Amino acid sequence: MTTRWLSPDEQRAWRAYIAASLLLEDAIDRQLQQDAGMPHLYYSILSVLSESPERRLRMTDLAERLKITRSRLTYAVTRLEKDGMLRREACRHDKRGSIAALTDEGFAVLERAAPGHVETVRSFLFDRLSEEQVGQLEEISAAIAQGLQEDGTRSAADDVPWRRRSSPSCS
Amino acid sequence: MTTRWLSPDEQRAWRAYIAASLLLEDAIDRQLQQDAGMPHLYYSILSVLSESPERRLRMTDLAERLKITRSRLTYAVTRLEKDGMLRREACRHDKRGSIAALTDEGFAVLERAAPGHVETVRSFLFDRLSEEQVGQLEEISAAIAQGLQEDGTRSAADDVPWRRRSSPSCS
DNA sequence: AGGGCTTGGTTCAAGTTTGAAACAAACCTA
DNA sequence: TAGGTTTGTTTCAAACTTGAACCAAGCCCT
Repeated sequence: MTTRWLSPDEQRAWRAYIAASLLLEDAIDRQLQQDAGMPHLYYSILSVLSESPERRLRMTDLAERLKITRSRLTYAVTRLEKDGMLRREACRHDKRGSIAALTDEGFAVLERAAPGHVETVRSFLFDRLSEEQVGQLEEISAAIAQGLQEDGTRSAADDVPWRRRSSPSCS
Repeated sequence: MTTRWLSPDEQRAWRAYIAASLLLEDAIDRQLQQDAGMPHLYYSILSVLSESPERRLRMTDLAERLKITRSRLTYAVTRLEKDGMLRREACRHDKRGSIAALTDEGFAVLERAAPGHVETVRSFLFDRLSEEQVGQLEEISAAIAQGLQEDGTRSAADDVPWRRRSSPSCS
């Protein structure tokens, strides 16, 4: 089977998407680094914790929610703990487990940074989209995420075709 | 002015978007690392070069197209040059300039990796979206990117409001 | 109970990214 | 045309990410 290259429409969409996601993450990282002294992911960790029962969550659950690897989370949590934003606690029922618990200080930092963060997200994202587009964005994102999560079994592409042609495009 | 928090719809869209973009970039990075021995950004560098006149581009232009910092590009290009994927050349007209030129080997690597890459993008993204959604994705992305590029002047948010409330949400 | 497999988490080295600082060439402008 | 500013690129240290390897602790299974 010969490769189905991207159509011009798909090309454009793909490139626009890549550019937008790079720019957006950059902008948000910069804003949070400025105002909260931490990158977006770290802020998200605090945010997820703040909404969890008792403001605490097991490492694995946290990683799962944030869609990041456990090792990445370990590093981040270590830094955040060092900064006093959260505390690690032992898990009573499962001695292997480790629980990240938001401290009052962490919560306070979150509270202080939240308005600025929301404002940024708004001005760079939602202010630019119609209500309709917000819905579309959610659906599109959900569709993508769903395909990439299929029970964790990294299935897919068991049948990648190999061919060549003159100018490989698609960045 | 009191903070305009995200509506439930916006919340969901935002979170879905974050999750999707993380998962997608991860999947693509893994695929390219596997099949081409380099992360997505590095592949994109080669790809952009391959489509440029004479398969060469000045560093600044390359950085501009890829929406990354010059310093990030310098690092990447250094690695790619070490691997023989491209060569740095002096710029005749402007002695400050440095030009990245795709080598034949680089082009060959690109050619070999392209089908697998396209297949991945297709299976994780376009196969999951309707034709309509592809169009929507492009428009949404373009709108976002546009707002973040306004002539390079990192304007925006000169009027961030500061307030607090009970549970700061929005990851 | 005694393996052996799985799960939860961390560790480590290698690779990458960031942002500020350093340099050098080009471009004014008085 | 000397001196100051801007532009193009690299450098450097610190922070972050990756993936494989490791260590326990739980979970079977006999």
